[in-house]
Amino acid sequence: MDSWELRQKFLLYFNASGHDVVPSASLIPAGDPTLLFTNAGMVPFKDIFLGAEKTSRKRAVSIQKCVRAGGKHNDLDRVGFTRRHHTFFEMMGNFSFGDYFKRDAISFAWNFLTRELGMDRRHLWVTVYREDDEAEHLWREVTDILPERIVRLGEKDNFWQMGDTGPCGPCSEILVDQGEEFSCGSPDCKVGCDCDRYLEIWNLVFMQYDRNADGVLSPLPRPSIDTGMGLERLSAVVQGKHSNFETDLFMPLIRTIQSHSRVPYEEGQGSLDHAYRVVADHLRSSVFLLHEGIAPSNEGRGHVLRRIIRRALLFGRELGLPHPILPVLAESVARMMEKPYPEIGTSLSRVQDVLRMEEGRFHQTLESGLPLVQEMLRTLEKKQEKVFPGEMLFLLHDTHGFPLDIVEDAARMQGILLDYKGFEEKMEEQRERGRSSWTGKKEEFPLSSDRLPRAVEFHGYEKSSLQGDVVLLLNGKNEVKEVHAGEDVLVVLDKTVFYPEGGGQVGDVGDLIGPFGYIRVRGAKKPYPGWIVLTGKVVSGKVAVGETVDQHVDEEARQGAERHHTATHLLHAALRTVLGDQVRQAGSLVSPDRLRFDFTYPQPVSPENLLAVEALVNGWIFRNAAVDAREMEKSKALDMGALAFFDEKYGDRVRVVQVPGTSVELCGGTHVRSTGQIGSFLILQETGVAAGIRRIEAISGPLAYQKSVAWRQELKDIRGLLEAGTTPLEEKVRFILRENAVFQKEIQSLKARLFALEEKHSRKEFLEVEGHRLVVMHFVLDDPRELRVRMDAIKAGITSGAVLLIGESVDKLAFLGWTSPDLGETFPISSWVKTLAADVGGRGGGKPSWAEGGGPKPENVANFLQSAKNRLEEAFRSRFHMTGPLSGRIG
RNA sequence: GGGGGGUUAGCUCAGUUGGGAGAGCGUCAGGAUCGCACCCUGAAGGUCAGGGGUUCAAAUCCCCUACCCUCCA
Repeated sequence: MDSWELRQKFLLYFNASGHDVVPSASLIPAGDPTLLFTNAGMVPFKDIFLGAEKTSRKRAVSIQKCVRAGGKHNDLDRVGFTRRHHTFFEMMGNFSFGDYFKRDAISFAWNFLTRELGMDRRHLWVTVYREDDEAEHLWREVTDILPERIVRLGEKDNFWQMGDTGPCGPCSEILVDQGEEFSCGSPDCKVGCDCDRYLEIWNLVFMQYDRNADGVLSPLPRPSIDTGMGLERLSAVVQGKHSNFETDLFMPLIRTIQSHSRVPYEEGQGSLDHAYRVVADHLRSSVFLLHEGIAPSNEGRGHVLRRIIRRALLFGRELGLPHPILPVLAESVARMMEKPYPEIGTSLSRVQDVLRMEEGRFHQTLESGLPLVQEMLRTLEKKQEKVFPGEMLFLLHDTHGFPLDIVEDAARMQGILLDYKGFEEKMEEQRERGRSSWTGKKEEFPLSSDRLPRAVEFHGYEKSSLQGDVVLLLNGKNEVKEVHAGEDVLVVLDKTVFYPEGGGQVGDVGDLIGPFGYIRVRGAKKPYPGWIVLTGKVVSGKVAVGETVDQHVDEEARQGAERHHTATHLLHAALRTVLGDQVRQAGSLVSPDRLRFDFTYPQPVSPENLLAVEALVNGWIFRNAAVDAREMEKSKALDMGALAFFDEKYGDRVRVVQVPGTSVELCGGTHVRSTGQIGSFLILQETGVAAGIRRIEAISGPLAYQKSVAWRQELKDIRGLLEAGTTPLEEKVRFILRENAVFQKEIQSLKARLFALEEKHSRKEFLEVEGHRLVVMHFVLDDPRELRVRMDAIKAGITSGAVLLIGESVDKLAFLGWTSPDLGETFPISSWVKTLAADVGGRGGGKPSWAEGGGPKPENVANFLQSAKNRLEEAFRSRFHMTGPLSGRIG
């Protein structure tokens, strides 16, 4: 019986007994931030069980796709090494919401297994909770189970709870005895043993209590049923397979992998079969997670996904899988799962794209990190040590982004443990660095939040000038009644038009004019909800608590900020249009003179896409749509599809800023009235700010215009300098560069030829002893590198001997010495270069047969040169045991 | 915002206490072959990311900048 048939039978069976067939919910739990992924069949019904969601539905049946990886129940590193662990699995379950209870749950389950699937009751066992007499009684009453097959177990195995508080209750599990050959062989092997003989296949949870914060259980008014049976397990049992991986849910995929591998799959017996299981399992979860729109990243769900993908690749390497392989395997997964999940086929090509990218990226990471790991392991082996140093772990993680579980996998094979403690210490240092660099900039507000009698009214959305009464004054950190000229102050008014820093938008600047003094406002903040505090400096006179002041926001600055804020929304929308919905805001700065927008995206944005984004934003600006900003119910805003990515605590009423047809976002900032006011939008640069996060900086309005004027002027100036006339500038520059390169080369080769020629025709003095030649020469030159070229020319004519060249420039002498290979040991020129350089107060060195040196020019150069020559010749002669002068000339 | 690492020929990368810029692949030419692949010989191809400093001498050491990777906040 294949898995498709099992699915059908299960759904039909329960549907026939009044259960609604509910399609599998998303792997991303809706509205549940505590949960990384849907990891059990009941997750989509959690709110119903908790009583938070009302439903008229009484019974449901589902086959829920689940992912278990990361978070508390992390089996990731076991997957592949067992027959049963998966990161992705499907949970079949029937549910009763205050409808039927234990009796029906037991009889439904029993009948499905024995009648629908035809299982032999002699192979079935059940466990019940130690104190649950009722359950045991019902098993005896409503089923024909052999009574001695009912086993009682404790809380660990048979009591279920969702959390520390809330619904909970005993459960009852159905097990299949697979027979002796599945046993671990231990004499204690019985129900409850971890081995595969007694395989748990179905867990029936009887939700009957509510646990309060003190741990006290009280009966639920409407007890419920939640059951779960893994499709993979059931398939293995029904198909008589030893392992879930041998079933039709995996085998086609494993066969695909095998067709690309050098190592055969041996049905659980091969030494690399675990790698097959890892790759197959991880591919399934990757395809489904990617389908949900999760992208590989460095945090949260994306991080788990990245680890899964990368682990698959690592084990793929063991199998010698080619690269890129994931897109191919993803297709195989899609083909297998299309029948129950048709939507998987439609997203396949996008999923393949992401996989291909991630695979390439991982290969780079591996190639830089693996040699380091292997070298470390070799060193440890040599030293007979069994602990992988934490410092090295940190280096791998911090610098190379190398996944540590991969290090662990590699180390395990040598019986080496990882020093996680040392690693954590390094990590903590790193965090401390991050924190200290940050907290230095965060200023504490000196007053407590209850010092303000009532919330400051904000009128900045409608106007830019207003009168207000001074409620609080601070001079530095002290609360005062009065402030005076020259003081830096904090001011709180009863109502204000100054926008306080928030949502990325910087605070307004402007002026406060009181009856006796004048304050220049540099910014505004909200240290606590309801507060708006102006920071500034008293320019003249004095200002006191209780006075009424005229407030004027600097309108030019404000308008600049508004242009950039609306432009930010348009940019966000454009990025999502061009790059896809995976783009999420990750930070934003809106100031009068620029905007900075950080967003999630795994790679640099291509120049073409950047142009497209810029064009799109400008198009929206030219269309001059009215910007609509208004308050509304939060739920209504979310229904409109408003983007709300910041974790700010939005109240029930939220402000929604909308550019019709383009962008809807929750936003407390100030905006232009219509997009046309932005004028124009210019991206200045796109950079990376962290792994998976890109940053765009841009300007708008008059600034964009001024920038383009400046660029034009710059181009014009360059054109003038280059005398480009009407030639395209790029062409002209290329021409000049090319010409320059040709000149350089020409000069070089001309010099070489010139020196060769000089060499040939010069009356070069040399000393020859026993067929060995010594040449000492002196040149005036402006580039010491010239000596090398001359050396090439001179040494070309010498088969055995030594050459010392002395170059004289304005204030320095340079030495270059060479000895033919046969004399390298006998007459090491390096010692001469060293000596002579030292004589003029410099230094030198190199290899015996090639040395360079130099130093300041001595006062009497001619004398120095002559004496150097004499000394060298003397040494050369005595070295080769000759006395008479045998110097000659080539003329 | 704060760390760590990287940038060398068209591509992939070596380059040891600072001392003549390299390899493989690719390109081009010649050879060999009926022809192709392979093979043999040779050549072209480099502001060692950019700038500054230290030094007699910097791809190499130090500082700054740009870009890329990565971690922390």
